[in-house]
Amino acid sequence: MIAEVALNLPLRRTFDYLIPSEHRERIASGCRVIVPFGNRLSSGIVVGLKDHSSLAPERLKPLRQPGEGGVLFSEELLRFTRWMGEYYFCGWGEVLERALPSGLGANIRVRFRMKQSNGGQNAARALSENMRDFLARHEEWDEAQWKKAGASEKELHWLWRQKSSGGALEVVYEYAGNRKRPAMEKWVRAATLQAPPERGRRNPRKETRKDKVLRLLREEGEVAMGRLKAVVSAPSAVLKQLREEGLVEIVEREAVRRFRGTAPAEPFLQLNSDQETALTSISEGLRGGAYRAFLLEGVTGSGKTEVYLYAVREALALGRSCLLLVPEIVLTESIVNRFRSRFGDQVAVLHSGMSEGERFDEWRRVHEGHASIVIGARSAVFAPLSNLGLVVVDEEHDGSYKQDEAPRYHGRDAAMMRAHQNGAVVVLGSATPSLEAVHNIAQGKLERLRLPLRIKNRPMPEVEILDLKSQPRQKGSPLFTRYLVDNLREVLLRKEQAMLFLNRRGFANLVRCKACDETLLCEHCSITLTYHQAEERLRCHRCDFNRTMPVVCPACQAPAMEVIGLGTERIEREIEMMFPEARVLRMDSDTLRKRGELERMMEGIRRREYDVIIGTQVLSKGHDFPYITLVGAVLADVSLNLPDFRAAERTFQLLTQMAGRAGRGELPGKVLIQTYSPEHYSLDSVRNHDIAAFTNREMSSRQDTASPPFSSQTLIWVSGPNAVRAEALAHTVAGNLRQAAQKDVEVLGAVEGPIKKINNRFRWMILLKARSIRPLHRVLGRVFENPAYRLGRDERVAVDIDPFNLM
DNA sequence: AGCACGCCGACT
DNA sequence: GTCGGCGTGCTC
Repeated sequence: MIAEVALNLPLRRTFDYLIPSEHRERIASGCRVIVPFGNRLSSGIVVGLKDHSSLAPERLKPLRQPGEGGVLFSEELLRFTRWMGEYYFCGWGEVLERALPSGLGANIRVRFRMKQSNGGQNAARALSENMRDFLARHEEWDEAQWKKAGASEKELHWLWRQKSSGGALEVVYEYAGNRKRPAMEKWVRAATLQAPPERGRRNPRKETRKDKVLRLLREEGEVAMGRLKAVVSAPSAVLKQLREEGLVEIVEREAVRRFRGTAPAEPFLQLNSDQETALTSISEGLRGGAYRAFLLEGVTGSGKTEVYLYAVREALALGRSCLLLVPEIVLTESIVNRFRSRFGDQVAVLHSGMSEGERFDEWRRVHEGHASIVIGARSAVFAPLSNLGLVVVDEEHDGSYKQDEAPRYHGRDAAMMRAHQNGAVVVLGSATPSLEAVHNIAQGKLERLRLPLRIKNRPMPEVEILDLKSQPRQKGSPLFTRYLVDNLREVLLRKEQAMLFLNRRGFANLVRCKACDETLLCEHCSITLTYHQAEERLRCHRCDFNRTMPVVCPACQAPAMEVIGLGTERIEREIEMMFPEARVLRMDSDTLRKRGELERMMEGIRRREYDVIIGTQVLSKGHDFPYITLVGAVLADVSLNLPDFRAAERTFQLLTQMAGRAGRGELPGKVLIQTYSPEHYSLDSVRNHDIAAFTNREMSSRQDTASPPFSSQTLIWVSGPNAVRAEALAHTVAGNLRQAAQKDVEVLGAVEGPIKKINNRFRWMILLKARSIRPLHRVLGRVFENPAYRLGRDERVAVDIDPFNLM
């Protein structure tokens, strides 16, 4: 028997291994296996078993051993991940590894020992006295021990150098199980079914601690030690006694690290007629048992979540499991609680804000069938649910569904494919559907469901566009129009809340010399440094470079440095200066570092502990804040001017979502948008709450320029540390692509990336455009299966299918 | 992606 | 001589 194994490598192929007979029983498709690969040990996933390999039998190596955890991937998930690797042009093994929680990753230990033969003492000459001494004392050691013994940077390097062939060291690889094990917990259980003997007790009416323990065990059969400690004080002495009497025994069990919190049970809410109609269609689909795809279109506050809840109930009743994808940032406790309050423990949560242990345990609960509803961000699309029947992708248009590194998949598109492969129903939800979704409706690939009204028929907020070129500015704070400040003052006087939105963090995004006009750039990237007032440092928003604010200009030595431009910190300061009494909260990735901070802040807003909330796009998500009556966009142009064909769409979606924050309670809301481009059609549509107008306009512009959804795109990133070589390589790759392309594929570029350099790497891009994905795959296959170019050291060519981020 | 092998210039 | 950097090709 031969196992076909996918390794976690950027290779679009698998490797065959012989299965030693002693392991035959434990190896199946979907298992992890530990295999010799080259001269090292590697881990991979068995993607198939077969009798014959295309390779001669004597060239096959036997696999070393099965990995921990049994079958990690069902046939269904193998098929799905395979599709993903093929579609997104990356390694199957890469996809498989990303599909598992990190706790299930293999832990392969690397240990070093001195080679017997080779004159190791010679090589050790380069080391310090200290480390030579270490070598004398240790026969075998690992990197951590080496470092702990005080190895310098150079000596660490030495270790790795001697490790490779010809070196003085040999390397021992050892598989040490998965990174995480299930946590163990002690349980107490009755050793016999007989009642304990009644003997000589002093006071038969009083329940002793011993009685209490035995009673609990009679009632519940077995009790977790943790619970026993809470009920009986200091139980260990009692237990010791009971054990000696042979009445109880203590066993180790796998514990589950529960994602915190349970929610009190809540009833299903009454649906309005639009929700009812939408649900009827979804239910019909579910009962039909075949793939169907819906777009549930409804403004914020129209009650989409309640429809999801009903649909999930329906799917569960049909014996099928459910997957709910949400953008990372929306995954606040409240949506999880809402599902927990209806479905209790059947809900599992998978997202990046959880600890490794929590994710590991939640994954196992799903894998073992204890949870049949999964709520999670992008990567939850790999949840090991069986018999998947319903997939919901909330906020379908959200850009955070696209992963920025390999595998560069789109969570929504992948979810649709998984639903398709499972004959499941997929529901995409959005207030501002992506153009892709709208296009799919026109193509008959999506069925449209609408929730046109806000709950309780609340009116949409009034939106005004404020032209920064002509509107009078506030004295002393010219970032704001007088009109915005006047409105803000009124809101504060009425003791209501306001939100101010700006999609840029920090204080000022430019630092410039007044004398010579020099602008400070990052040392590693070709972007300007942003001044952060709170920490009094300049920071690069692309890499982690940061420095102090220079007193004199680094170019001309003049003491004339000034900060210009704006960010959320500056808005915060100006508001505090204008309204010293106002309680101001700033929400951006700088203030949201800590885990749980988002929930705390949201709760604070709900409790009206803040009057003005300032933030980046985190503000556009979130839930009902009934006292927010004013939403201000400080500078709408930030997202409008990005070099991206989706800039208008993103701006429209962002501002519409922001507008949706205003007036969600009994009080009417107002939205003010400051901009230098008041005539832009996306802003016009935001003002009129006219999604159709925007969509139509944008659709025809996409059609004119043959942009998605009227074409398929692939972006090729070529990068390297040497500017000249990177450019030459980019042109070579572009040439190869052009050669492989026929008339049906357009090759644009290579051109320099909008950010020429990030982290000391020079970046070039090549854009491929075609009517559909097929010809693109064909060209990619031809060029990259057998490349005619050669990559130099540290040079990279990355393929991004259906790119979202063009910078 | 690693990692070995082989080629080349640089230094003791 | 041999150390170390870099290109090239392979991994069942």
